[in-house]
Amino acid sequence: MLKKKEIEKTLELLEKTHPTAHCELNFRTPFQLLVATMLSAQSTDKTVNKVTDRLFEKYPALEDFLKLGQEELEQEIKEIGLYRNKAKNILAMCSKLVKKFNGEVPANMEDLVSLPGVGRKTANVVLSNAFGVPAIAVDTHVFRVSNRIGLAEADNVEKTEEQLMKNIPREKWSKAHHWLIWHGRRICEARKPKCEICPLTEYCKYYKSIAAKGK
DNA sequence: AACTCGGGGCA
DNA sequence: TGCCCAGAGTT
Repeated sequence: MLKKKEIEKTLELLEKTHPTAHCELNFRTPFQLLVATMLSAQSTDKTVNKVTDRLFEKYPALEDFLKLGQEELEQEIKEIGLYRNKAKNILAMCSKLVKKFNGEVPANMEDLVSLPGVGRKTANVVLSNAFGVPAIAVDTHVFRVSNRIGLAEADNVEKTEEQLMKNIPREKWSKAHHWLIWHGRRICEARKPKCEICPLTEYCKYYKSIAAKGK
């Protein structure tokens, strides 16, 4: 794990590298972001946006989703993989929003993860991007990148989230979350990381391990 | 901890 | 054509 000074420098470099990093899902309300994030699991935001642009045009809000049947929603989101599970979870989530939360998307972790199909990752995305609550959603990119570059040193998502919150100043959580995702998608890719254009190699253990192997 | 869901984008 | 994708629930 990086030392305090190295962490500060790393965060600076990440910001400089991805100054415009932001949530790339299209949404207008917390409810829409919740649905879009649920759809984004194991899928690409490009595909999700194509579907949600059309979906939210026809069904913009919770009350509209309540009229949707399982098969009907499945057809609407069929271009996205895992569509049966997702349709089922979204409808169950909508039902619970009405029954338990007065039709409003809750703005806290505990209530969000009580919703069907909503885990910590999805909850953090909604808290951060829809409610302005400082949060770090540890998805595959955040996990991979933060552990590679030494912002975390953990073998699971929970520890990674814990360490990131400790290592990153609270006011930077939401931005850092997007820096790490953008870095993971554009430079620190899973299979073929572009270390030759990465500005973080100075402290990066992963880079050093690759360099040591001569590749 | 391993398994399942899954069509579309992209090399 | 084959591999991978802003995860979560179940076993």
